[in-house]
Amino acid sequence: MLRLLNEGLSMDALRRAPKPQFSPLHSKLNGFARLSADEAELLLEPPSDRRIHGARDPILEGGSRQVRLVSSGWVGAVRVLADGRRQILQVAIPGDIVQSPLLADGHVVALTAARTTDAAPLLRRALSDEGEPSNLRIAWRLSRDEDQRNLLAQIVRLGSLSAYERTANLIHEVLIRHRRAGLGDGRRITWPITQEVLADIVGLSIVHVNRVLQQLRRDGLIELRAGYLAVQDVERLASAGFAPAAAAANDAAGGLSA
Amino acid sequence: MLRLLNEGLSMDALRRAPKPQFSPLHSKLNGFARLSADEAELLLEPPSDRRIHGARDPILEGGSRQVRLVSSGWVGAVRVLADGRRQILQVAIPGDIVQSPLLADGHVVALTAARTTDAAPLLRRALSDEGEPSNLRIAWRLSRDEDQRNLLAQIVRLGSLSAYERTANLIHEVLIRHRRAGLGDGRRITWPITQEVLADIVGLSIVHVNRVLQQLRRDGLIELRAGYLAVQDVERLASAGFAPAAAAANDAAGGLSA
DNA sequence: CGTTAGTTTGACCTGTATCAAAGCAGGTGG
DNA sequence: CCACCTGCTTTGATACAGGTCAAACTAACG
Repeated sequence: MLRLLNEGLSMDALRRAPKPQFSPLHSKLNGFARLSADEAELLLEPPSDRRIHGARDPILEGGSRQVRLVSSGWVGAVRVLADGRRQILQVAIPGDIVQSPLLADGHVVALTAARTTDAAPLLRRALSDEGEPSNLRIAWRLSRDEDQRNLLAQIVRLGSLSAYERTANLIHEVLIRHRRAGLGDGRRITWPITQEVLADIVGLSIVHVNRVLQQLRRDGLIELRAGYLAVQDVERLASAGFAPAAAAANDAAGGLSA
Repeated sequence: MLRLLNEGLSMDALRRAPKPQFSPLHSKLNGFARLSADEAELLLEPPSDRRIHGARDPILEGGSRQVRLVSSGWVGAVRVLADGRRQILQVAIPGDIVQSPLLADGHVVALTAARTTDAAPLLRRALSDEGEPSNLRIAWRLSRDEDQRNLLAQIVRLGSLSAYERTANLIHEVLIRHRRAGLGDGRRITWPITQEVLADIVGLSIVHVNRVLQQLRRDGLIELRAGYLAVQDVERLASAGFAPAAAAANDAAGGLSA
C-alpha cells in the first residue's frame, strides 16, 4: 500500500513531472487536429486582460457576451435556484474556454482559485477567415463538439447513473480531459475542488459524496488526498462509471438540433 | 369540475381549434425574428424525403450526419447504456430539427408515431450566404440558442429538482415550446407520449412518474388524459417546476464554451 | 494556538425504486 | 358483437439509495 502510494499519488512526483512545453489549449487543439507552427504561434501571443479569481468569485454574469480562457484552476457554469440549490452545469479546466450560460440565473464562477484571460482576441485571430479550412479551425470545431458531448454526458450522469457511477464517471471525464490538455501524466492530476463543489456537479449531497469517494477508494479505483488524484486503472474506473470505452473516443461529432 | 373539464381539457375543443396558418417551424422562427414574405416562402417549399415512423423506430443512427425536421409526433435524442438503462437527452416536437447526438451509443428515435423530412435542403436555402444578416438567420440562431438553453435546463432538472418539480418543469417547457410552434392554444396541447417515455426523460421510474402525475392532477396543476394535456394556470405550473418566470424568457443567449 | 474551512462519522428519515398484480383501454379475429 | 389480446396505467407492499441533522475530527492559516 505504501508502494502503491508512492507510485500512485505523490504530489512530489506530480510536481517533478516535466513541465509541458505547450499550453493546455494548444495540447487540446493539437490533439484534435495537428497544428502547424504558424497556427501554434497564434495561440502563443500574449493574453489580454489577465484576471485572478478566488474560489467562489463570479467570473461572468448573466447576459455577458464575454468569452474567457481558463489558464489555471477550475471554473464552472452554474445555475442557482431561488431557494439556494445550485447546479453546476459544466466544468472548465485550464485550456477550456467559457462563456456565460444563457440561462436565467446562470453565470460562470471560479470553483477554485483560478486565473482567466480574455479569449476574444485569441478566437478572432484563430478563426479569422484567411486560413480557410485550417487545421486550427478544424480543431476548434472538434473541441466544441467535444464540449457538447460532455454536456450530454452530464445529462446521462444525472439522469441515469447511481451516485457511485456518477462520481466515477465524472472523475473519468475530468481525467481524460486533463490528459488531452497535457495536464498531469494521464493517471495523476491535481484535484483542487472541495467535496461541496463535487456535490454540486453530480447532484448529490456533500455527505453522500464523501461516502462515495471513500467507497471508490476502498474499491481501489482512486486515490485522493491533499489536492491530488491518482487512478491506477483508468479502464476500470471508466467501466465503473459506464463511460464509453476509451477507444471509442474518436467517433462522430455533432449535437442535437443542427 | 365538469365545467373545468369542458373548458380545460377537451379533445374536441382542441381539434376544433383554428388550424394554424403557418408550419410549426415557421411559427417558432417568426417568433424569434419577424420573417419577411420571401423568407417565409423559403420554409414552404415542398419537403424532401418524407418519412413515417412508428413509436420506437430509430430515425438517425449513431454517426449519421443527417438533419431532420420533425413534422408530427415527438422525437428524442437518446443514449442507451450497456445494461439497458435509457436516457432521453432531449425531446423534439413538430417544428424542431434534430441531428444525431454525437455520443457513443446515442441516436435519434421516434418517441411516438411521427413524421420527419430531410432538413438539409431547407437549411441550405435558409442559411445561404446571400441574404446577409437576414432575419431568418437571426431567428435560426436564436432558435439554436433556445435549444441549448433547454439542454441546460435538462441538466438542472435532473441534477437539482425533485421528482415532482422535474415533472412540472418538463411539462411547462413542453407547453411553452408548443406555444412557440403555434401548436395547441397555449394552455392545451396533445400529449402523445407514454409514461414510460416521460420516465426516461425525467430520469424516474415509470411507477413513480405515474404517482407524480396523479399528484400534479390533485394539486390542480394539470389535466391529463386520453392523449391531451391542459394546464389551467401556467404560472403556477412554472413555479412548481422552478422554471424561470415567463417574462424572463427573452433574455441573453449563448452557451458555455464559445 | 485559536479560528475557520473542509472532511469524516453516526443516527435517522424519506423519496424514489422495485416487485407484483390488478384495472382499463383499443384493436383483432372469430 | 363478443372474447381476447396487448400495451398502458394504476395500486399496494416493501426495500433501499441517498438526504438531513448534528457533532467530531483535521489541517491550514494568521
